Amino acid sequence: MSANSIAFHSDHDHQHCIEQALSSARQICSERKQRLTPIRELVLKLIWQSHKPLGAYELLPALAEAGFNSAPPTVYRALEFLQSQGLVHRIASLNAFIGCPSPDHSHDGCFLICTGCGTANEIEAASAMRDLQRQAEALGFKTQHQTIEIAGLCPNCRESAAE
Amino acid sequence: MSANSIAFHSDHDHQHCIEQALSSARQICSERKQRLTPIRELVLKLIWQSHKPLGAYELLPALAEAGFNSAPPTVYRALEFLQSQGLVHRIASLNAFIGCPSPDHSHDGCFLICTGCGTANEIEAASAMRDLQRQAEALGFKTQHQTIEIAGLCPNCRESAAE
DNA sequence: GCCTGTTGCGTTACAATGTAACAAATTATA
DNA sequence: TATAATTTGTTACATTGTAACGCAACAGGC
Repeated sequence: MSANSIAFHSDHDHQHCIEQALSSARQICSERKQRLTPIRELVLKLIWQSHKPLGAYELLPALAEAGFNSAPPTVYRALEFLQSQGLVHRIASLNAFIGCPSPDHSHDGCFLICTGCGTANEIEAASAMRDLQRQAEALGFKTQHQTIEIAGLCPNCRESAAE
Repeated sequence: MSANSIAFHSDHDHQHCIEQALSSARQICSERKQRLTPIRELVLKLIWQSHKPLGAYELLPALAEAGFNSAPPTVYRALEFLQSQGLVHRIASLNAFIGCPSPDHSHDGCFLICTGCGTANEIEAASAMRDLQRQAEALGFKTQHQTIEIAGLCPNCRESAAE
């Protein structure tokens, strides 16, 4: 079962997703000799527990509950680290963060964000990027990184809206 | 001369660009029976005068200079109107706004944003979007609008960086 | 022209998001 | 264990974006 095929299906074993993401993160950080500290791991877990992208300030109360300091810099630093390791992505159009389902290899992602329920899913944008890269290159523009986000209605909300 | 071919060329007659954009905006608003008020027109002009996308708060001083009220709601309202008419686009990754070179017809745009000098240019993303749409549709996702932004180095800054 | 409903604007106050700077604590490594 | 590097705590603030309400300007019908 690929990551994409579970998109927008709320009936999968999400607890399993979370554990797998955390386990994978631990392994990746270990391999790279990076420290997945308790705060960083907690932030990653909180993000994975939510199907909706989470804003930085939505994470703060949970950090406080877990006994950590909960000032903004704490969570922003954790997020910065997680991003640097490709474990989470920032969704610019939402000012929010979501877990990356494939942090082990670099890739061009695109987010499908439901304007109904707020859930987001990452799909592969390699082919679309090739197209854009070609145009950019023709203009002499050298790509560093990209932001591709699509807002719309997920299957569930589409159905609800049609009723 | 297409809009794209002038991308990243600083030696074009930008004054002409601005005047054309304003004239086009006036016509579009007139056709749609929308009111391009002095504030709205000034905001549009200020945005076009800058090659870099402008933040809302960067517009405020110029509004004050022109004798207008310059509280945030004023500029945000103008920007909202201009966006609704497709005259400006918001660049999510920068929290900034840029003029649209082809506001007369709907289109899928992609922004090439230079991390060196901050300039941005819009290119066509129709073909890339077709690709992403196909994937989205396969998942039952109905697209409403998209955000496609590429950060990188423009030809000028690329050259400077290579020195 | 003049009324009237609608739209746009002025104003205040505040909410939400993000960072700079420095001190204290923790960890890795010699 | 000493030392350097990294991580975290803490304070204070910068930036970005909105809600709410009253007044002003405008368009359209009479």
